[in-house]
This record gives sequence, structure tokens and C-alpha cells, in this order.
Amino acid sequence: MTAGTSATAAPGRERKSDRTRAAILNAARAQFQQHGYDRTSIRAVAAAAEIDPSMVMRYFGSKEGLFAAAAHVDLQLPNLGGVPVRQRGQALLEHFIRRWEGDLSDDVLVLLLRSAVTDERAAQRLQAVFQEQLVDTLSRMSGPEEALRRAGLIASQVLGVALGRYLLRLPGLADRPPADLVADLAPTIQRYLTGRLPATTKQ
Amino acid sequence: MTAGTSATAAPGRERKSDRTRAAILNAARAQFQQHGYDRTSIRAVAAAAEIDPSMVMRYFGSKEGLFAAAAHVDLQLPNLGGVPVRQRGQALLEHFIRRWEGDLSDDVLVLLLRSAVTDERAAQRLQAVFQEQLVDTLSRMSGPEEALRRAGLIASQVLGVALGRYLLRLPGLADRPPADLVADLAPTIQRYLTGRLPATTKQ
DNA sequence: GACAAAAGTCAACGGCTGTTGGCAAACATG
DNA sequence: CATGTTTGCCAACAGCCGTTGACTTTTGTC
Repeated sequence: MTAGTSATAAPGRERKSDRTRAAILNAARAQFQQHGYDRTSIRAVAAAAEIDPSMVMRYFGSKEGLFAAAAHVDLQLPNLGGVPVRQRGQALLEHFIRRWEGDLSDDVLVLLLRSAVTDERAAQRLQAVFQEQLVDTLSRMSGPEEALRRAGLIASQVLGVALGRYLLRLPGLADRPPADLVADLAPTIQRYLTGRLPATTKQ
Repeated sequence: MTAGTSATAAPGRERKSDRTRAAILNAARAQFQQHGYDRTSIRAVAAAAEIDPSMVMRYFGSKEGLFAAAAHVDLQLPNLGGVPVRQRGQALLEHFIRRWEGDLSDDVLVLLLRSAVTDERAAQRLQAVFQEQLVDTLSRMSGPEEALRRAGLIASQVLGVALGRYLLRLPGLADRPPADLVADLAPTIQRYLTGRLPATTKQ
């Protein structure tokens, strides 16, 4: 409509299909996040996107391909170098909570978590996110072995909160104000991040 | 329905059906734990128990009934009153780790966790376990409101470890010796259990 | 307007699912 | 042996699933 009709496809020209492609992807993300991989059907996604199920196959090849496209996660971890050492735990924790508490289009990690518990490929994908984003960030502050160890501890606490608060809705976690939760948990993250850790057994 | 029909049967007398009943239950537990609720089919359970699928229906009514029967969890939390206050965190943590690390028939909580992420009923059941066993245990040491708060924090860390180590198999968690993990995490549990917690915002 | 590619619709396939009811063997009891 | 109950297998149902291929409509280019 905007560009001239005679011009060949410019790089910025958006195809008509890109719209439905995005619609499918949005619907898929919502479904995967709410119901997990198994209980999300291509038919339901197509219905939510108001198109035919076969379109999903055309654009994404298979249900697995759709999931792969929908589950791209970027943690967008902040650069902790600019934060005073004593406040890094709280800063990191606030970052996660803010992501989850915020607008409902951003929590792809919940999507991934819900599916990874039963789907092996989703688990590997979550493992990759953990490795490439969290471990790498910590590697800038310490050796690779210690980074892996600290990252594991942080992941256990952060994912545990997400699990209990957003998936299981445990009463002691789900009904607390975000700020209180941050206050309670920040010392833990701080210790995992910068505190002194006990010596490991030989390895 | 479950009561014996004839009064002549001695109390210790075991029916023939009790054997297959137990076989079904064992197979179901293994399947539910390994694949979660959705990917466990009654047919697969029946095949593993070497009986007909219709038998499962006869004994447990439905797939949901089977799951309910298979997912009975008793955390068997130790009485922390007999443990020195400073070691209670470690004691509680060791208890959980020992349960999971031990023989492969005991980890019903992993079963429940894997299913609770997608199945609402399983989630409610896990919520009940959390409430009736963990919160109640802590209530003996503090007021009910504080107990709920501390229980939530403990659950987030403990379930987070179970999630990362046994379900997702994150490299920083899954490949560490149990003793090392206990050493790293014990201070956290200790703080959640007995440490001083920041003031909460009004509620 | 003619024509080709893209975008979308429709109906169907084979497979797996939970669940049901009928019927055959095993068994205990008179 | 005759009886009724328990225990079990078999075949089938209705439904949803991912996926496919043929067909029609829209769109863009000459």
C-alpha cells in the first residue's frame, strides 16, 4: 500500500505472510506457556490465530518446529559490572522478577520451563540458555569452573521461585508482594554470586 | 467398594488381586515419574504390568484415579526439635537430598513435580503436601504467618534444586556430588529456617 | 487482461488415546 | 457337581491428534 507497485521487493518490504506468521507465533507462545508442549495442539493454535491448521505446517514444518520458533529466549541479563558489588545479588534478582511480573508477552522463560519438565528438547534448550547466558555472564567475574558452580546455585534458586510462584502457585510464594520476595531472597543470590563458598571435595 | 465382601476372610489374608493391583501401581509410578501425566498412557502402564488396560480401569476407575493413587507423598520430615538450632538447615536439606538420591522407588515427589507443572490437580496435590507437611512442621517453631513465609522460601530453594538437578539436569547442578551441594545450600536453608528475615511491607 | 506465484481452505489419512461392555477362565463355597 | 464371584482378556467405540495433498482464492508482475 505504501510502496510503489512496480518496484521489486525492497529489503524492508513486508510480505503479507509475515503478519499471519507473527499471529501464529503469538498464539503459539500463549498456548505453550499456558498449557505446556503436550497439551498445546496445532489445531488450537490455528484456531486462536484464526487460520487453518495446515498453515502452521506450511510455515513451521511441524509442531516441534513451531515450538523451536516460539521458544527463543533472551534473558537480557544486565551488565553487573556497573553495579556496586554488594548490590549485585539484588540487582540480578530484581531483573528476573521484573521480567516475570511485567507484561504478559515477555515470559518466554516460563513457557520454556513448563515444557522442559516433560519435553527433552525443551530441556536441552533451557540448558543452552542457562549455559550460554548465565554461565557466560558469570565467567566475566571468575574462572569458568567457579562460574558454572555459582550459576547452578543461582539457577536453582531463581528457577525454584519461578516454579513455586508462577507454575505451582504455592501460597507462601504466589501471594507475596514482589518487593518482599526480593528482600527475602536477595541475600541468597548475593551469596551465590559473590560470597565465599565452601571448599569442594576433590574432582 | 474397597471393603472385603466376605466376613470369613482373615485380616492377613491377601487377595489374588492385590498383587496385580500393586503391579499396576508400581508400573504407574515409574511411568508417571519418567514421562509425566500427559505422556503416560494407561495402555503403557498395563503393558509394563503385563495385564490388560481394562484392568486398570476396573481397579482405579480412571487415569485420574490411577494418578491419585500413585501420587501419595509422605515427606517424612524429621523432627527438627532434637537437632541443634545451628544445624537444622543442613539436617533438613540432607533429608531431602537423601530421599532423592536414594533408591529409585522413593522419589514420588519428583513424580508429582513433573506432573504438577502441567496438570492442575497434581499442582493442587503438591500444594497440599507443601501446606500440610512443610508449613505444619514449621508452625511448631513459630507463628503460622511466619511459618508460611519461611516454608515458601524453603520450598523455592528445595524444589529449585530438584528441578535443576533431576528434571532439567543443568550441568552446574546435576554433576555435583551430593555432599558438595549440601555444603553450598545449607546456609541458605538455615537462614530461611531460623535466620532473621527483613520486615514485610504492610499487609 | 494473462499468467504465475503466493496464501489460504478443505477433507481426509492413519495412529494413539481413555473408556466401555461382553464373554471366558479361575476360584471358592454349598 | 452346581453355584456365584472374582479375575482376566478381547474387541470396539468415539474423539482428538499431527500431518498431508489437492484444490481455490488472492496477489503481484509482465
